[in-house]
Amino acid sequence: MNPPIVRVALDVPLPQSFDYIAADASAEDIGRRACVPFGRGEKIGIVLEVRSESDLPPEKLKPVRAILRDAPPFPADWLALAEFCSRYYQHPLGEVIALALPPALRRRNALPRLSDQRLFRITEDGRLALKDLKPRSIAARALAAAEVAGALSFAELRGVSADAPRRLPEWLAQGWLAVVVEAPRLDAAAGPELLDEQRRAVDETAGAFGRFAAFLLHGVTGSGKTEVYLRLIEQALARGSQALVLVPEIALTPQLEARVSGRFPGARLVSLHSSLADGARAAGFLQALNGEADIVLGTRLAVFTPLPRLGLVVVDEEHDPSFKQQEGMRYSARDVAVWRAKQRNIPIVLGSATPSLESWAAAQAGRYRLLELTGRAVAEAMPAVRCVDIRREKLQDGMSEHLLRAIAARLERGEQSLIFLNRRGYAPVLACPACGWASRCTGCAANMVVHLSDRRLRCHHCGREERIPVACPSCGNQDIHPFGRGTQRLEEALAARFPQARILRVDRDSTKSPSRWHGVLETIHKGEADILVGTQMLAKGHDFQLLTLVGVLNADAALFAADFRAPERLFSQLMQVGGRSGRAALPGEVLVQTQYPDHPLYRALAAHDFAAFAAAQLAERERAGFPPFTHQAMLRAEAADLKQALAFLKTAKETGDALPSPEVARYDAVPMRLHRMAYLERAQLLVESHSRPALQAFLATWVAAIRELKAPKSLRWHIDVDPLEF
DNA sequence: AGCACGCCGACT
DNA sequence: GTCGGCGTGCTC
Repeated sequence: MNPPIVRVALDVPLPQSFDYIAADASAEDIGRRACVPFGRGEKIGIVLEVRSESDLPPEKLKPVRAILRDAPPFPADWLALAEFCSRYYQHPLGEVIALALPPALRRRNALPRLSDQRLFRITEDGRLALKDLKPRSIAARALAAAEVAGALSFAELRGVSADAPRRLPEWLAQGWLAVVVEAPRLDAAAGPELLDEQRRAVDETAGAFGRFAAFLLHGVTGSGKTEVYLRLIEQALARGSQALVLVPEIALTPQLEARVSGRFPGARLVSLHSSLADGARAAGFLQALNGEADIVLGTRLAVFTPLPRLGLVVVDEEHDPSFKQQEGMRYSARDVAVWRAKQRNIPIVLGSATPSLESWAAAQAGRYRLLELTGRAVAEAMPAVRCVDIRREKLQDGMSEHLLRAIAARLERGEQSLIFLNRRGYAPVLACPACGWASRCTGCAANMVVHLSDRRLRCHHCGREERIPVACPSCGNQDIHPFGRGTQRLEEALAARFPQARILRVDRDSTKSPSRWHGVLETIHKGEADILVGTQMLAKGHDFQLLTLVGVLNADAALFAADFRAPERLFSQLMQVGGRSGRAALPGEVLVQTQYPDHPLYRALAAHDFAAFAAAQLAERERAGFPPFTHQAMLRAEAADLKQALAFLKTAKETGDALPSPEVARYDAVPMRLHRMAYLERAQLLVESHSRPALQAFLATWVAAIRELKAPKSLRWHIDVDPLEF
């Protein structure tokens, strides 16, 4: 009989897996980590199969170094999830797995120790067995200790012998020890009374426990979406299930985490995001895998957490672009979450005030069930949204008289104003009026932004920095100045205009660390700032009780942008930033400065009518043949030379054109909008189809063929399925 | 991706 | 005469 062969997925950019001889392997090892020799070095991979033969001649096979049995194997559904992502996003399986695993599990070192809350007592069988065991054996000592103490904690067990924890599963299986306390008490603290529509949403979703159903929970800020999630989690826990909750940003996890742990004080809550320390991330991941975590809360990477008892998935702010990974495997955590729910036959709730048009269309088509939360649960009015027509008004520092008067009125009443400008820095460019020189970044096809506070020019794309020159580097003219307006300049103008006001600028520059961010929030909540100047950082997830005015500057650019998703993002941002105002007892007002006060987008915004906006956008997309009415994939290439990148894409296209897929349209390669970034020229090629299966079938053969293409080493390429960026 | 082997320029 | 450029080929 030949020794067993294990097929192992490894973190290499190759589409295949690798076979090794593993004398001691059995089917139980599928999904376990294995340490294997690879080339000259050593790698950690995952066992995909245990088979009796290899396709390779035996002399080519090396033996595995070790199969790591210090943690449970990854369950079959987890491997299936990785395989799905590998197939769908055209990414090598080994790399998908590497990305899904916490870094600590990709190394061979000892696993982090988990705190085990359980208590163990000896059983009748255990007492009988104790008589037959060698008195000095670990088992005997552990059983005896359990008998004497009544019950042993995990830590006490380790005190008997360092080896005891490893033997524990065996003793439990023998029935010698039994678990006394299944650690957590999962009852929920009392929540607020539900409104009728919340109750309906909860009941409908809960009715789908145990089968697949996707729900789109549409409700504005303050309509009580979180309460719906909490009630569903409560029911999931009561059924003995695990719940997975995804949020778009790390900054939003602490808030929700506090609310979840406040509601479920006994539940084991694991929070997972990329800024977590290696050990903590691995520990949380393993707790989930062991079935010990009840609730997993995290950013997009948490969608890959193994959850043997998964019973409910929640994706909050499902429209948020940060669910889409923009490097490596370009997956959409929201879409992967939906697939997972389908695979597990469980309900998934996608919540948003401004759903993605993909999800909205799915709800219209009946594939998702639409749940509407209309009223603000906390019973305030929606803010009044008005357009300020700036075609005939003279602006002062970018602000209309109307807006300035509104700010002054808030100052007088001791209320807060927020001026929203999605452009940080002092000014977007420094230029010379004499010769036309502009502060271009040498590495990118973009201007360097003026940051006056530290007298530097900064490229927001590659991070390059320079001192602000005193004279034009091109013609020596000393009269060069900043053009345009960013948050810093706006802050300066407001300070000059309202010298008595306390002004707080909130953007990535002013709020780098989480602690600074925390301080900023505190300042706002305490009412220690009168005017906030901010980018979209301020738009998300925070209630500001004293804020009654939101001014929006420079929104129009997105109306006519080349990117067909720009209006969707604008609407969502304005809706969110508007949602910051008018909480509690004070009515809110949103003033949008625009040259197109009659634009349908602003009209829908003023009417708080997402459905009308979505219907108009979807009609337009259908006419133009854009997603979600078509499915797309983008092949991108970057190289030192634009011609090189384009030539590669051209060859790739010809390769694709040789494949018979009549349902798939292929476009010509074009330079990207930001065609040069960090000294690399970038180009892209779009393929699309009305049929997702047709596109998928085409991609599988096409990408395999592209891999065979001999691209110069300096050229890098990737495929982006369902791209968001154009 | 690493990391080898493998053939052509500027150095001890 | 060597050290080293990165071109292409392989990793079970």
